Amino acid sequence: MSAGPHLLDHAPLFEGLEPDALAAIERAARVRSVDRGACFFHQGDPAEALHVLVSGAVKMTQVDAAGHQVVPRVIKRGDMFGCAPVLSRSVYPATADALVDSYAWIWDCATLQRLFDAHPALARNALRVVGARLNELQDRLLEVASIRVEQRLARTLLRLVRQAGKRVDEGVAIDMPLSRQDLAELCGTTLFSVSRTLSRWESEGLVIIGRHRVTIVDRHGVVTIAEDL
Amino acid sequence: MSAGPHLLDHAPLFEGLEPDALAAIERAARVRSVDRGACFFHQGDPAEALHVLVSGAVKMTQVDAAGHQVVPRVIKRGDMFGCAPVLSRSVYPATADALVDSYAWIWDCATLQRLFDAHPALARNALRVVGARLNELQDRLLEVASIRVEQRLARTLLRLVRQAGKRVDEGVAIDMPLSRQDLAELCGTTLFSVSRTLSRWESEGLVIIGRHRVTIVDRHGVVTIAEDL
DNA sequence: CGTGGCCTTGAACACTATCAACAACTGTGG
DNA sequence: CCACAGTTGTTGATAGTGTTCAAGGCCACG
Repeated sequence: MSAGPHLLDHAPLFEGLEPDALAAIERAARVRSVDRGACFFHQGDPAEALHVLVSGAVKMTQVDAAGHQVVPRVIKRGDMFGCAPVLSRSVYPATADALVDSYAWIWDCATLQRLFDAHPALARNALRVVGARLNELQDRLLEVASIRVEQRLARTLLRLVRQAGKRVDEGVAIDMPLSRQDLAELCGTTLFSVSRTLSRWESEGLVIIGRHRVTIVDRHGVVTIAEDL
Repeated sequence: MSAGPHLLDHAPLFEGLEPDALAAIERAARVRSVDRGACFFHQGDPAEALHVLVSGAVKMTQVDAAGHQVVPRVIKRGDMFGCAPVLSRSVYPATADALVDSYAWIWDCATLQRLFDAHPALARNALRVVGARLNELQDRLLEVASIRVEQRLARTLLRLVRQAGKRVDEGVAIDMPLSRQDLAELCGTTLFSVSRTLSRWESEGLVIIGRHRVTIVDRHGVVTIAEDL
């Protein structure tokens, strides 16, 4: 669980910076740890800091006036979250709940401002990162708007595996305790549909399911569904 | 249809810049006009320039491998589009079709680079702009994932009116020739559902519909539907 | 005018949400 | 170690929403 400059260097925001810049950035970081079930910040809180997850897992959730929820994304080691300060936004647009005990580096607004001024390359990186996120969101919009639940769920699982896959004996497990409800909110459907679909897939030998746990056994089979082949 | 510095000053990317900076930016712009039905660029084309629409109307569309389409947004006078170069993306993620004869200012990558270097405030603006776009997309994701077609359509119309509303005798018209199909792709449904819903609303006196045209008569009524009151 | 594109409407059907009841598991405290 | 409460997950029945397909009308433009 080393959290040296390697982690920072791999965080896209800090990619390709000079070693001394990275060192300065690391020195400027503060740390914050949050127990399972607690949260780093709530939707609507004033945006105070940029976060990079060092260990653990975090679920972002967004809720509308009527109480409907979505999970725009989940966060693993090395991922940035709480980017609002970088984007000059005054409040966090989503809530960040720790799925397991988690530990993050954070930089408050003032510090961030200073770093941006001192290292102009940061701004370029920030734009790249945000651009990527934008693309990701556009893809999900296209997905939710135009394909069926089963296919969406398959794609969601593949995304999760890519992001947080862990090799185990039976295949690749998603190394994050996600409930059926969480999965449903990740792919824009109900927990019932998720439960049903996963049960069927398990009986077909595509996956193994457990409480807060999904393991992909036949990845190719899941890809076939995701791509509608 | 003056297109002086005022337009640039109102484009969020150039907001708050010094007058001489604005003048330099304007001098660096090239122009491009595109006839109705033609397009500025296609999804997948190499990202060559940032655009700001000076006159006309543009529809962005994104298509997936299976041919499903969505319209992430429409563009009116003063709006930026084709931001890919700003985000260091190599290709445009969507197609920009002119709904009517349109005219835009454009800045190619090299020029943009030069402007960014010369005017550091541009980078901050760019991040703000992209942050806003990100929020907008997250909202739409929440919307598509969790609310019904009728309500989505109401919200879509209200958004369009806010962006491109034109006062007319009967109410507020959407000043842009959008087909039922376009509307469907804007709110993630089918042209049939849009047609049906609009017909019903017309019979209830909420809107007046025409070919490529929607006029909101009872805005409050539409808001009622949009907010599910 | 005639042709093609756009729009409307009806009917059937597929999908998925909703609801209810229950089963399985986790963690807690006796 | 067991009992219990609370949470999480499963499954069936049902109904509603929205898509799909087909047929026809309307409008704009050449």
